[in-house]
Amino acid sequence: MGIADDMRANGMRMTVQRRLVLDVLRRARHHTTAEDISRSIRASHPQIDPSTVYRNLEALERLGYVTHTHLDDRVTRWRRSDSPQHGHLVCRKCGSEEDIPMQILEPLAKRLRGEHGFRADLAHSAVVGLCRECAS
Amino acid sequence: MGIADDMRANGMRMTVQRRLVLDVLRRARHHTTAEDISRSIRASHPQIDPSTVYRNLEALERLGYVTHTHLDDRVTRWRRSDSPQHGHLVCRKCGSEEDIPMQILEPLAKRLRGEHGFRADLAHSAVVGLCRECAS
DNA sequence: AAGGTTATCGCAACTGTTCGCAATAGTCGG
DNA sequence: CCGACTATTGCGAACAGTTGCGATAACCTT
Repeated sequence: MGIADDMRANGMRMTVQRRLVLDVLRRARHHTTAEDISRSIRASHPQIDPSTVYRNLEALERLGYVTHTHLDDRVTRWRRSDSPQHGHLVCRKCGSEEDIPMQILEPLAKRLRGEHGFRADLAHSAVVGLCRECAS
Repeated sequence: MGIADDMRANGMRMTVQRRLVLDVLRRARHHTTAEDISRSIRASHPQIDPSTVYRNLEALERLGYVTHTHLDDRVTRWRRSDSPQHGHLVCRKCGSEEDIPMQILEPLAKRLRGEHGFRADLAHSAVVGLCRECAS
């Protein structure tokens, strides 16, 4: 069962606009912003409105096809959910970002679950701080 | 040496507007948004523009008097730096937030420092996930 | 293949935040 | 205390992102 069928099974429709959003995300290697996606789509389909892209990212997230992460301050970054999970270190000073394996974050997740009953999604937000270069 | 003198020593000026921002933050028990601060100030000083509040929060942060945290998705929250540090758990579903002692986050900070040379500021961003109630 | 239902769209208006600029007002030296 | 210097302000416009709404088109049924 493809994405389209899955969406229909959930009362949603597979539209040109949605297909385009998924296409852009498939081609994108890293986390992308909604604005990037919108710009990329508008290059070939100028009539497609940014608001449609924003709404579709949310819709696709509800079905679990994409997820978002808050890397640094206020920008939301999107990626397809089938790419491997990982954590993020973002340098407050130089803005560089580094991916880290989820296993480093596991002990914290386990502890939060045990002591607070909280199921942390540690891939969802980044850890802010100073990278090796900027700290020295 | 008070805040005012410290600011002057850094080539900045202590203005009515800045004093008001600090006052609001002193009275606020928890993390506050720039909009809240602005609204609160405008109640008694309607001529003070929101942009001034935004600029002053940044200026005061540069000197280390206030810090900001990104609790849930897109809102920036501010507090005075002299209030005690703590981590944050934010529920993605019900929006509730819980403060946790920094020591829970310490092991992760230590590991990121050792293995990646990264000095994490774990009070700066929240951990997103599902709270006990929403997870069950 | 055609028609009805309604999820989705494009648009325009709106929110919260940032920016450029001329006017204002803290600060400092005399 | 006064005048000069310039950081800071208020304003208006710009900005990214969101929302309401009437029009459109994807889907289902026949």
